[in-house]
Amino acid sequence: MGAGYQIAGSMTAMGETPDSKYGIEELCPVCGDKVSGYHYGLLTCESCKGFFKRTVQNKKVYTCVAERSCHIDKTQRKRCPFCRFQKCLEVGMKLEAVRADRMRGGRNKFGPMYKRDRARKLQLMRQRQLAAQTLRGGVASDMYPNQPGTSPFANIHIKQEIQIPQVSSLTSSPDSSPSPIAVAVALGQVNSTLNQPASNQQPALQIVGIPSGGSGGGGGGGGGHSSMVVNNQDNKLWAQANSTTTSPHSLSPKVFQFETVVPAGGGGTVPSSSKVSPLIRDFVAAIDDREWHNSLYTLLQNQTYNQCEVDLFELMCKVLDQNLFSQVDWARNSIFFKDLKVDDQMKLLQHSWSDMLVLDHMHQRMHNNLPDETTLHNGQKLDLLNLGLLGVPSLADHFNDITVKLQDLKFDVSDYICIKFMLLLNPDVRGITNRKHVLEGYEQVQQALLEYTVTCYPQIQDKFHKLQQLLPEIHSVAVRGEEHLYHKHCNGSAPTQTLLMEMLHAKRK
DNA sequence: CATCAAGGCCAT
DNA sequence: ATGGCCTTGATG
Repeated sequence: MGAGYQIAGSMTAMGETPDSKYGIEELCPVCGDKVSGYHYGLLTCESCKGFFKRTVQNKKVYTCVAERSCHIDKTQRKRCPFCRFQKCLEVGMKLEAVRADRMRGGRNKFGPMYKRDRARKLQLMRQRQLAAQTLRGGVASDMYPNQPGTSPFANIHIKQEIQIPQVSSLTSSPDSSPSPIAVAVALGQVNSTLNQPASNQQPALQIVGIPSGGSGGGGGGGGGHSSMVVNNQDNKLWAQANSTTTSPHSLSPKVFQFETVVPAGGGGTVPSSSKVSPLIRDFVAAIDDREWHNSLYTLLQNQTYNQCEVDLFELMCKVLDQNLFSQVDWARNSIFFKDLKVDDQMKLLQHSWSDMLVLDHMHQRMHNNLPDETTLHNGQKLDLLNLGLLGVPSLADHFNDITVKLQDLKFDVSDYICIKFMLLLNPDVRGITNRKHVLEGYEQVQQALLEYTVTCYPQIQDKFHKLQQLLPEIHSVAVRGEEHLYHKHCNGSAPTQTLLMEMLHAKRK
Protein backbone atom coordinates (compact mmCIF):
# COMPACT_ATOMS: atom_id res chain seq x y z
CA MET A 1 0.00 0.00 0.00
CA GLY A 2 2.31 2.66 1.21
CA ALA A 3 4.38 4.30 -1.41
CA GLY A 4 7.76 3.07 -0.53
CA TYR A 5 7.43 -0.42 0.61
CA GLN A 6 9.22 -2.52 -1.82
CA ILE A 7 11.22 -5.57 -1.57
CA ALA A 8 13.79 -5.84 -4.20
CA GLY A 9 16.80 -7.89 -4.79
CA SER A 10 15.21 -11.18 -4.05
CA MET A 11 14.35 -11.94 -7.62
CA THR A 12 17.74 -11.56 -9.14
CA ALA A 13 19.12 -14.25 -11.37
CA MET A 14 20.44 -16.75 -8.92
CA GLY A 15 18.29 -15.67 -6.04
CA GLU A 16 21.26 -13.82 -4.78
CA THR A 17 20.99 -11.12 -2.27
CA PRO A 18 22.87 -8.24 -3.76
CA ASP A 19 23.66 -5.70 -1.15
CA SER A 20 21.65 -5.60 1.96
CA LYS A 21 22.14 -8.23 4.55
CA TYR A 22 18.72 -9.72 4.39
CA GLY A 23 18.23 -9.30 0.72
CA ILE A 24 15.67 -6.75 1.61
CA GLU A 25 15.99 -3.35 0.24
CA GLU A 26 13.36 -0.88 1.05
CA LEU A 27 12.60 2.68 0.35
CA CYS A 28 11.92 5.25 3.00
CA PRO A 29 8.16 5.38 3.44
CA VAL A 30 8.36 9.11 3.86
CA CYS A 31 10.45 10.25 0.94
CA GLY A 32 11.48 7.16 -0.97
CA ASP A 33 15.16 7.61 -0.32
CA LYS A 34 17.39 4.72 0.64
CA VAL A 35 16.70 3.24 4.03
CA SER A 36 19.52 3.35 6.54
CA GLY A 37 17.97 1.30 9.32
CA TYR A 38 15.21 1.36 11.85
CA HIS A 39 14.58 4.81 13.18
CA TYR A 40 11.81 5.86 15.54
CA GLY A 41 9.69 2.88 14.89
CA LEU A 42 10.33 1.90 11.31
CA LEU A 43 12.76 1.71 8.46
CA THR A 44 13.53 5.17 7.18
CA CYS A 45 16.30 7.03 5.47
CA GLU A 46 18.96 8.96 7.31
CA SER A 47 17.59 12.34 6.42
CA CYS A 48 14.06 11.69 7.57
CA LYS A 49 15.47 10.27 10.74
CA GLY A 50 17.35 13.48 11.35
CA PHE A 51 14.41 15.61 10.33
CA PHE A 52 12.08 13.78 12.68
CA LYS A 53 14.53 14.07 15.54
CA ARG A 54 15.09 17.78 15.06
CA THR A 55 11.42 18.47 14.77
CA VAL A 56 10.46 16.65 17.92
CA GLN A 57 13.45 17.66 20.00
CA ASN A 58 13.14 21.32 19.15
CA LYS A 59 9.35 21.31 19.23
CA LYS A 60 9.23 22.88 15.86
CA VAL A 61 5.97 24.13 14.47
CA TYR A 62 5.67 24.29 10.73
CA THR A 63 2.98 25.61 8.51
CA CYS A 64 2.04 24.59 5.04
CA VAL A 65 1.62 27.34 2.49
CA ALA A 66 -0.45 25.06 0.31
CA GLU A 67 -3.16 22.56 1.04
CA ARG A 68 -1.40 20.50 3.66
CA SER A 69 -1.08 17.73 1.19
CA CYS A 70 2.25 18.35 -0.48
CA HIS A 71 3.80 15.40 -2.18
CA ILE A 72 6.93 14.33 -0.39
CA ASP A 73 9.72 12.64 -2.24
CA LYS A 74 13.46 12.64 -2.21
CA THR A 75 13.83 15.77 -4.26
CA GLN A 76 11.02 17.78 -2.75
CA ARG A 77 11.19 16.77 0.87
CA LYS A 78 12.84 20.01 1.86
CA ARG A 79 10.12 22.16 0.44
CA CYS A 80 7.40 21.60 2.97
CA PRO A 81 8.50 20.50 6.42
CA PHE A 82 4.92 20.60 7.59
CA CYS A 83 3.80 17.95 5.17
CA ARG A 84 6.98 16.04 5.62
CA PHE A 85 6.42 15.79 9.32
CA GLN A 86 2.79 14.90 8.79
CA LYS A 87 3.90 12.11 6.58
CA CYS A 88 6.41 10.94 9.14
CA LEU A 89 3.56 10.56 11.61
CA GLU A 90 1.24 9.05 9.09
CA VAL A 91 3.60 6.29 8.18
CA GLY A 92 4.04 5.55 11.83
CA MET A 93 7.19 7.18 13.10
CA LYS A 94 7.01 7.18 16.86
CA LEU A 95 7.21 10.37 18.85
CA GLU A 96 7.95 8.33 21.95
CA ALA A 97 11.18 7.09 20.46
CA VAL A 98 12.71 10.55 20.63
CA ARG A 99 14.29 10.87 24.01
CA ALA A 100 13.61 13.88 26.15
CA ASP A 101 16.77 13.35 28.15
CA ARG A 102 18.82 12.99 24.99
CA MET A 103 20.48 9.91 26.36
CA ARG A 104 22.62 8.27 23.75
CA GLY A 105 23.09 4.67 22.89
CA GLY A 106 21.26 1.75 24.38
CA ARG A 107 17.96 0.31 23.34
CA ASN A 108 14.37 1.28 23.71
CA LYS A 109 11.13 -0.61 23.88
CA PHE A 110 10.92 -0.86 20.12
CA GLY A 111 13.88 -3.18 19.94
CA PRO A 112 11.86 -6.39 20.02
CA MET A 113 9.49 -4.95 17.47
CA TYR A 114 12.33 -4.28 15.07
CA LYS A 115 13.50 -7.80 15.58
CA ARG A 116 10.13 -9.30 14.79
CA ASP A 117 9.82 -7.09 11.78
CA ARG A 118 13.11 -8.34 10.48
CA ALA A 119 12.03 -11.90 10.97
CA ARG A 120 8.79 -11.19 9.18
CA LYS A 121 10.51 -9.65 6.21
CA LEU A 122 12.98 -12.47 6.06
CA GLN A 123 10.18 -14.94 5.94
CA LEU A 124 8.38 -12.98 3.31
CA MET A 125 11.50 -13.02 1.24
CA ARG A 126 11.89 -16.73 1.65
CA GLN A 127 8.37 -17.24 0.52
CA ARG A 128 9.07 -15.24 -2.55
CA GLN A 129 12.22 -17.12 -3.32
CA LEU A 130 10.44 -20.35 -2.82
CA ALA A 131 7.63 -19.30 -5.06
CA ALA A 132 10.12 -18.23 -7.68
CA GLN A 133 11.91 -21.54 -7.42
CA THR A 134 8.69 -23.41 -7.76
CA LEU A 135 7.74 -21.42 -10.79
CA ARG A 136 11.01 -22.17 -12.46
CA GLY A 137 10.44 -25.82 -11.80
CA GLY A 138 13.17 -26.12 -9.26
CA VAL A 139 12.69 -28.38 -6.34
CA ALA A 140 11.76 -26.18 -3.52
CA SER A 141 12.57 -28.54 -0.74
CA ASP A 142 16.17 -28.59 -1.81
CA MET A 143 16.59 -25.16 -0.46
CA TYR A 144 14.37 -25.22 2.56
CA PRO A 145 13.92 -28.77 3.64
CA ASN A 146 10.58 -29.19 5.27
CA GLN A 147 10.82 -26.46 7.72
CA PRO A 148 7.51 -26.01 9.32
CA GLY A 149 6.17 -22.60 8.63
CA THR A 150 8.19 -21.93 5.56
CA SER A 151 5.81 -23.30 3.03
CA PRO A 152 5.06 -20.73 0.40
CA PHE A 153 1.70 -19.84 1.78
CA ALA A 154 2.19 -20.34 5.42
CA ASN A 155 2.05 -17.33 7.59
CA ILE A 156 0.57 -15.09 5.04
CA HIS A 157 -1.35 -13.51 7.81
CA ILE A 158 1.46 -12.47 10.01
CA LYS A 159 0.38 -9.38 11.71
CA GLN A 160 2.38 -6.47 10.56
CA GLU A 161 3.52 -4.36 13.37
CA ILE A 162 5.30 -1.50 11.86
CA GLN A 163 5.81 0.33 8.67
CA ILE A 164 2.12 0.85 8.35
CA PRO A 165 0.36 4.06 7.73
CA GLN A 166 -2.02 4.74 10.52
CA VAL A 167 -5.23 5.90 9.07
CA SER A 168 -4.73 7.71 5.90
CA SER A 169 -3.32 4.69 4.25
CA LEU A 170 -5.82 5.41 1.59
CA THR A 171 -5.11 9.06 1.34
CA SER A 172 -1.42 9.19 1.67
CA SER A 173 -0.14 6.96 -1.00
CA PRO A 174 0.84 9.40 -3.68
CA ASP A 175 0.63 7.29 -6.71
CA SER A 176 -1.62 4.49 -5.78
CA SER A 177 -4.32 3.46 -8.11
CA PRO A 178 -7.36 5.69 -7.90
CA SER A 179 -9.69 3.90 -5.57
CA PRO A 180 -9.58 0.18 -5.33
CA ILE A 181 -12.76 -0.05 -3.29
CA ALA A 182 -11.42 0.58 0.10
CA VAL A 183 -13.62 -1.99 1.71
CA ALA A 184 -12.29 -4.77 -0.40
CA VAL A 185 -8.80 -3.60 0.20
CA ALA A 186 -9.40 -3.48 3.88
CA LEU A 187 -10.97 -6.86 3.88
CA GLY A 188 -8.42 -8.48 1.70
CA GLN A 189 -5.29 -6.96 2.97
CA VAL A 190 -5.81 -5.66 6.38
CA ASN A 191 -2.83 -7.61 7.48
CA SER A 192 -0.55 -5.70 5.28
CA THR A 193 -2.22 -2.35 5.24
CA LEU A 194 -3.91 -1.87 8.48
CA ASN A 195 -2.39 -2.03 11.76
CA GLN A 196 -3.52 -0.29 14.76
CA PRO A 197 -0.62 0.05 17.10
CA ALA A 198 0.50 -3.35 18.10
CA SER A 199 -1.48 -4.84 20.87
CA ASN A 200 1.33 -6.80 22.32
CA GLN A 201 3.44 -3.90 23.35
CA GLN A 202 2.79 -2.23 26.55
CA PRO A 203 -0.05 0.06 25.79
CA ALA A 204 0.62 3.71 25.99
CA LEU A 205 -2.33 4.09 28.17
CA GLN A 206 -3.59 1.57 30.54
CA ILE A 207 -7.16 0.69 30.65
CA VAL A 208 -7.97 -0.55 34.03
CA GLY A 209 -11.30 -2.03 33.26
CA ILE A 210 -11.58 -5.47 31.95
CA PRO A 211 -14.40 -5.95 29.56
CA SER A 212 -16.71 -8.12 31.50
CA GLY A 213 -18.12 -5.90 34.15
CA GLY A 214 -21.84 -5.68 34.28
CA SER A 215 -22.68 -2.05 33.99
CA GLY A 216 -23.71 -1.88 37.56
CA GLY A 217 -26.45 0.59 38.20
CA GLY A 218 -23.88 3.15 39.24
CA GLY A 219 -23.70 6.47 37.45
CA GLY A 220 -21.27 5.24 34.87
CA GLY A 221 -22.22 6.82 31.62
CA GLY A 222 -24.72 9.52 32.17
CA GLY A 223 -23.35 11.91 34.69
CA GLY A 224 -20.39 14.22 34.75
CA HIS A 225 -17.81 12.75 32.48
CA SER A 226 -14.23 13.16 33.21
CA SER A 227 -12.08 14.70 30.58
CA MET A 228 -9.07 12.97 29.35
CA VAL A 229 -6.08 15.02 28.74
CA VAL A 230 -3.83 14.66 25.79
CA ASN A 231 -2.15 17.82 26.58
CA ASN A 232 1.09 18.47 28.23
CA GLN A 233 4.30 20.17 27.50
CA ASP A 234 6.03 19.47 30.76
CA ASN A 235 8.89 17.15 31.33
CA LYS A 236 7.46 16.12 34.64
CA LEU A 237 4.54 14.53 32.97
CA TRP A 238 6.56 12.70 30.43
CA ALA A 239 8.02 10.44 32.95
CA GLN A 240 4.68 8.87 33.66
CA ALA A 241 4.47 5.97 31.35
CA ASN A 242 7.10 3.81 29.85
CA SER A 243 8.96 2.28 32.68
CA THR A 244 10.37 -0.44 30.51
CA THR A 245 12.08 1.92 28.19
CA THR A 246 15.74 2.43 28.55
CA SER A 247 15.20 6.08 28.48
CA PRO A 248 11.99 6.79 30.26
CA HIS A 249 11.85 10.35 29.19
CA SER A 250 10.14 10.10 25.95
CA LEU A 251 9.54 13.37 24.25
CA SER A 252 6.04 12.68 23.21
CA PRO A 253 3.19 13.82 25.32
CA LYS A 254 2.24 10.77 27.23
CA VAL A 255 -0.49 11.74 29.52
CA PHE A 256 -3.71 10.62 28.12
CA GLN A 257 -5.71 8.88 30.66
CA PHE A 258 -9.23 7.88 30.90
CA GLU A 259 -10.32 7.45 34.39
CA THR A 260 -11.17 4.00 33.45
CA VAL A 261 -12.46 2.12 36.33
CA VAL A 262 -15.07 -0.28 35.31
CA PRO A 263 -17.78 -0.23 37.87
CA ALA A 264 -16.65 -3.50 39.28
CA GLY A 265 -18.40 -3.28 42.56
CA GLY A 266 -21.76 -1.65 42.85
CA GLY A 267 -24.98 -3.32 41.97
CA GLY A 268 -24.19 -5.31 38.88
CA THR A 269 -21.86 -8.12 39.58
CA VAL A 270 -20.33 -10.00 36.74
CA PRO A 271 -22.32 -13.08 35.92
CA SER A 272 -20.33 -16.08 36.96
CA SER A 273 -18.54 -17.38 33.94
CA SER A 274 -19.68 -20.93 34.44
CA LYS A 275 -23.15 -19.96 33.39
CA VAL A 276 -22.01 -18.23 30.26
CA SER A 277 -21.94 -20.14 27.01
CA PRO A 278 -18.51 -20.80 25.50
CA LEU A 279 -19.54 -18.83 22.44
CA ILE A 280 -20.12 -15.69 24.43
CA ARG A 281 -17.06 -16.28 26.51
CA ASP A 282 -14.97 -16.44 23.37
CA PHE A 283 -16.62 -13.32 22.04
CA VAL A 284 -15.83 -11.40 25.15
CA ALA A 285 -12.32 -12.73 25.32
CA ALA A 286 -11.69 -11.50 21.80
CA ILE A 287 -12.59 -7.94 22.63
CA ASP A 288 -9.57 -5.75 22.73
CA ASP A 289 -10.55 -2.37 24.00
CA ARG A 290 -7.01 -1.50 24.87
CA GLU A 291 -6.19 -1.53 21.24
CA TRP A 292 -9.18 0.62 20.52
CA HIS A 293 -8.12 3.19 23.07
CA ASN A 294 -4.55 2.96 22.00
CA SER A 295 -5.29 3.72 18.43
CA LEU A 296 -7.56 6.56 19.38
CA TYR A 297 -4.81 7.95 21.53
CA THR A 298 -2.19 7.59 18.86
CA LEU A 299 -4.36 9.15 16.23
CA LEU A 300 -5.35 12.14 18.31
CA GLN A 301 -1.79 12.68 19.35
CA ASN A 302 -0.40 12.37 15.89
CA GLN A 303 -3.01 14.51 14.31
CA THR A 304 -2.57 17.36 16.70
CA TYR A 305 1.07 17.19 17.53
CA ASN A 306 2.88 20.19 16.29
CA GLN A 307 -0.23 21.90 15.00
CA CYS A 308 -1.82 25.09 16.16
CA GLU A 309 -5.30 24.30 15.08
CA VAL A 310 -6.93 21.38 13.41
CA ASP A 311 -10.25 21.04 11.69
CA LEU A 312 -12.24 19.18 14.27
CA PHE A 313 -14.72 17.76 11.81
CA GLU A 314 -11.92 16.43 9.73
CA LEU A 315 -10.32 14.97 12.81
CA MET A 316 -13.59 13.34 13.74
CA CYS A 317 -13.81 11.78 10.31
CA LYS A 318 -10.34 10.43 10.71
CA VAL A 319 -11.18 8.88 14.02
CA LEU A 320 -14.34 7.39 12.57
CA ASP A 321 -12.31 6.12 9.69
CA GLN A 322 -9.93 4.45 12.05
CA ASN A 323 -12.78 2.97 14.04
CA LEU A 324 -14.15 1.64 10.84
CA PHE A 325 -10.90 -0.05 10.07
CA SER A 326 -10.97 -1.73 13.44
CA GLN A 327 -14.53 -2.85 12.76
CA VAL A 328 -13.43 -4.45 9.57
CA ASP A 329 -10.45 -5.99 11.25
CA TRP A 330 -12.61 -7.35 14.03
CA ALA A 331 -15.19 -8.69 11.64
CA ARG A 332 -12.82 -10.44 9.33
CA ASN A 333 -11.31 -12.32 12.21
CA SER A 334 -14.64 -13.24 13.69
CA ILE A 335 -16.31 -16.58 13.66
CA PHE A 336 -19.04 -17.00 11.01
CA PHE A 337 -18.04 -13.85 9.20
CA LYS A 338 -14.56 -14.95 8.33
CA ASP A 339 -15.83 -17.95 6.40
CA LEU A 340 -17.81 -15.82 4.00
CA LYS A 341 -16.66 -14.72 0.61
CA VAL A 342 -15.37 -11.21 0.35
CA ASP A 343 -18.40 -10.10 -1.61
CA ASP A 344 -20.72 -11.19 1.13
CA GLN A 345 -18.47 -9.69 3.74
CA MET A 346 -18.58 -6.38 1.98
CA LYS A 347 -22.32 -6.39 1.76
CA LEU A 348 -22.72 -7.18 5.42
CA LEU A 349 -20.27 -4.51 6.45
CA GLN A 350 -21.77 -1.91 4.19
CA HIS A 351 -25.05 -2.59 5.81
CA SER A 352 -23.97 -2.54 9.41
CA TRP A 353 -20.93 -0.34 9.81
CA SER A 354 -22.69 2.73 11.10
CA ASP A 355 -24.85 0.82 13.52
CA MET A 356 -21.77 -0.86 14.83
CA LEU A 357 -19.98 2.44 15.21
CA VAL A 358 -22.83 3.83 17.26
CA LEU A 359 -23.09 0.68 19.34
CA ASP A 360 -19.37 0.63 19.89
CA HIS A 361 -19.39 4.15 21.15
CA MET A 362 -22.13 3.31 23.60
CA HIS A 363 -20.07 0.40 24.76
CA GLN A 364 -16.91 2.45 25.19
CA ARG A 365 -18.82 5.05 27.08
CA MET A 366 -20.73 2.69 29.33
CA HIS A 367 -18.14 0.04 29.97
CA ASN A 368 -14.86 1.84 29.63
CA ASN A 369 -15.76 5.29 30.81
CA LEU A 370 -14.86 6.95 27.59
CA PRO A 371 -15.32 10.63 28.36
CA ASP A 372 -17.44 12.88 26.25
CA GLU A 373 -14.76 15.41 25.71
CA THR A 374 -11.03 15.56 25.49
CA THR A 375 -8.45 18.25 25.31
CA LEU A 376 -6.07 17.79 22.47
CA HIS A 377 -2.38 18.36 22.59
CA ASN A 378 -2.80 21.76 21.02
CA GLY A 379 -5.41 22.84 23.53
CA GLN A 380 -8.44 22.37 21.37
CA LYS A 381 -11.37 20.52 22.81
CA LEU A 382 -12.65 17.52 20.92
CA ASP A 383 -16.18 16.38 21.54
CA LEU A 384 -15.83 12.64 21.68
CA LEU A 385 -19.52 12.07 22.12
CA ASN A 386 -19.89 13.52 18.68
CA LEU A 387 -18.18 10.41 17.40
CA GLY A 388 -21.00 8.29 18.68
CA LEU A 389 -23.44 10.65 17.04
CA LEU A 390 -21.56 10.44 13.76
CA GLY A 391 -21.23 14.17 13.85
CA VAL A 392 -24.81 15.17 14.54
CA PRO A 393 -25.01 17.01 17.86
CA SER A 394 -28.80 17.02 17.81
CA LEU A 395 -28.77 13.27 18.14
CA ALA A 396 -27.33 13.55 21.61
CA ASP A 397 -30.70 13.30 23.32
CA HIS A 398 -31.66 10.25 21.38
CA PHE A 399 -28.27 8.72 22.03
CA ASN A 400 -28.51 9.35 25.75
CA ASP A 401 -32.02 8.08 25.77
CA ILE A 402 -30.89 4.77 24.36
CA THR A 403 -28.00 4.71 26.78
CA VAL A 404 -30.32 5.13 29.72
CA LYS A 405 -32.52 2.33 28.48
CA LEU A 406 -29.47 0.14 28.10
CA GLN A 407 -28.36 0.97 31.59
CA ASP A 408 -31.76 0.08 32.92
CA LEU A 409 -31.38 -3.26 31.22
CA LYS A 410 -27.96 -3.70 32.78
CA PHE A 411 -26.48 -3.87 29.34
CA ASP A 412 -23.10 -5.54 29.77
CA VAL A 413 -20.17 -6.46 27.62
CA SER A 414 -21.61 -9.81 26.67
CA ASP A 415 -24.81 -8.18 25.54
CA TYR A 416 -22.79 -5.69 23.61
CA ILE A 417 -20.75 -8.17 21.69
CA CYS A 418 -23.71 -10.38 20.88
CA ILE A 419 -25.67 -7.47 19.58
CA LYS A 420 -22.74 -6.40 17.53
CA PHE A 421 -22.65 -9.82 15.96
CA MET A 422 -26.34 -9.67 15.31
CA LEU A 423 -25.96 -6.34 13.60
CA LEU A 424 -23.17 -7.69 11.45
CA LEU A 425 -24.65 -11.05 10.59
CA ASN A 426 -27.87 -9.63 9.27
CA PRO A 427 -29.47 -12.35 7.16
CA ASP A 428 -31.83 -9.84 5.60
CA VAL A 429 -29.16 -8.04 3.69
CA ARG A 430 -29.97 -8.40 0.04
CA GLY A 431 -27.79 -10.24 -2.37
CA ILE A 432 -25.93 -12.42 0.09
CA THR A 433 -24.83 -15.56 -1.69
CA ASN A 434 -24.28 -17.61 1.41
CA ARG A 435 -27.32 -16.47 3.31
CA LYS A 436 -27.61 -19.82 5.02
CA HIS A 437 -24.33 -19.40 6.79
CA VAL A 438 -25.13 -15.86 7.83
CA LEU A 439 -28.48 -16.92 9.17
CA GLU A 440 -26.91 -19.79 11.02
CA GLY A 441 -24.46 -17.49 12.72
CA TYR A 442 -27.13 -14.97 13.49
CA GLU A 443 -29.36 -17.55 15.07
CA GLN A 444 -26.61 -19.07 17.13
CA VAL A 445 -25.68 -15.72 18.54
CA GLN A 446 -29.29 -14.84 19.09
CA GLN A 447 -29.86 -18.07 20.92
CA ALA A 448 -26.74 -17.61 23.01
CA LEU A 449 -27.79 -14.11 23.99
CA LEU A 450 -31.27 -15.26 24.85
CA GLU A 451 -29.94 -17.95 27.13
CA TYR A 452 -27.44 -15.58 28.60
CA THR A 453 -29.99 -12.95 29.50
CA VAL A 454 -32.34 -15.50 30.96
CA THR A 455 -29.76 -17.25 33.09
CA CYS A 456 -27.67 -14.29 34.12
CA TYR A 457 -30.32 -11.64 34.42
CA PRO A 458 -33.44 -13.41 35.56
CA GLN A 459 -34.41 -10.34 37.52
CA ILE A 460 -34.82 -8.32 34.37
CA GLN A 461 -38.02 -9.32 32.70
CA ASP A 462 -37.67 -10.02 29.05
CA LYS A 463 -34.25 -8.46 28.80
CA PHE A 464 -33.52 -10.12 25.50
CA HIS A 465 -36.49 -8.69 23.68
CA LYS A 466 -36.07 -5.30 25.23
CA LEU A 467 -32.52 -5.28 23.99
CA GLN A 468 -33.65 -6.28 20.57
CA GLN A 469 -36.18 -3.52 20.54
CA LEU A 470 -33.40 -1.02 20.94
CA LEU A 471 -31.75 -2.04 17.71
CA PRO A 472 -34.03 0.05 15.48
CA GLU A 473 -33.33 3.00 17.72
CA ILE A 474 -29.61 2.57 17.30
CA HIS A 475 -30.21 2.19 13.63
CA SER A 476 -32.08 5.45 13.39
CA VAL A 477 -29.18 7.29 15.01
CA ALA A 478 -26.82 5.61 12.60
CA VAL A 479 -28.91 6.45 9.58
CA ARG A 480 -29.18 10.09 10.47
CA GLY A 481 -25.49 10.18 11.12
CA GLU A 482 -24.78 8.64 7.77
CA GLU A 483 -26.94 11.18 6.03
CA HIS A 484 -25.21 14.00 7.79
CA LEU A 485 -21.80 12.68 6.85
CA TYR A 486 -22.91 12.19 3.32
CA HIS A 487 -24.10 15.75 3.01
CA LYS A 488 -20.91 17.04 4.48
CA HIS A 489 -19.10 14.92 2.02
CA CYS A 490 -21.08 16.32 -0.90
CA ASN A 491 -20.30 19.82 0.34
CA GLY A 492 -16.70 18.90 0.04
CA SER A 493 -16.12 19.45 3.72
CA ALA A 494 -15.28 15.88 4.58
CA PRO A 495 -12.01 14.18 3.85
CA THR A 496 -12.13 12.15 0.70
CA GLN A 497 -10.59 8.82 -0.11
CA THR A 498 -11.36 7.33 3.25
CA LEU A 499 -12.92 4.05 4.07
CA LEU A 500 -15.65 6.04 5.73
CA MET A 501 -16.59 7.81 2.55
CA GLU A 502 -16.27 4.64 0.60
CA MET A 503 -18.83 3.08 2.88
CA LEU A 504 -21.16 6.03 2.52
CA HIS A 505 -20.97 5.79 -1.21
CA ALA A 506 -21.34 2.06 -1.40
CA LYS A 507 -24.74 2.19 0.20
CA ARG A 508 -26.06 4.83 -2.19
CA LYS A 509 -25.31 2.79 -5.20
C1' DC B 1 32.49 -8.44 21.98
C1' DA B 2 29.39 -7.31 18.03
C1' DT B 3 25.06 -5.05 17.04
C1' DC B 4 22.49 -1.11 15.99
C1' DA B 5 19.31 2.59 17.10
C1' DA B 6 19.54 6.70 19.44
C1' DG B 7 21.92 11.36 19.82
C1' DG B 8 25.75 14.55 18.21
C1' DC B 9 28.62 16.94 14.97
C1' DC B 10 29.53 19.88 11.24
C1' DA B 11 30.23 20.92 6.14
C1' DT B 12 26.91 22.44 3.06
C1' DA C 1 17.93 23.73 8.22
C1' DT C 2 19.71 19.65 6.05
C1' DG C 3 21.80 15.18 5.93
C1' DG C 4 25.93 12.14 5.93
C1' DC C 5 28.90 10.32 9.14
C1' DC C 6 30.39 9.65 13.98
C1' DT C 7 29.91 8.29 18.98
C1' DT C 8 27.50 6.01 22.51
C1' DG C 9 25.88 2.30 25.34
C1' DA C 10 22.16 -1.39 26.49
C1' DT C 11 21.28 -5.86 24.73
C1' DG C 12 22.19 -10.54 23.55
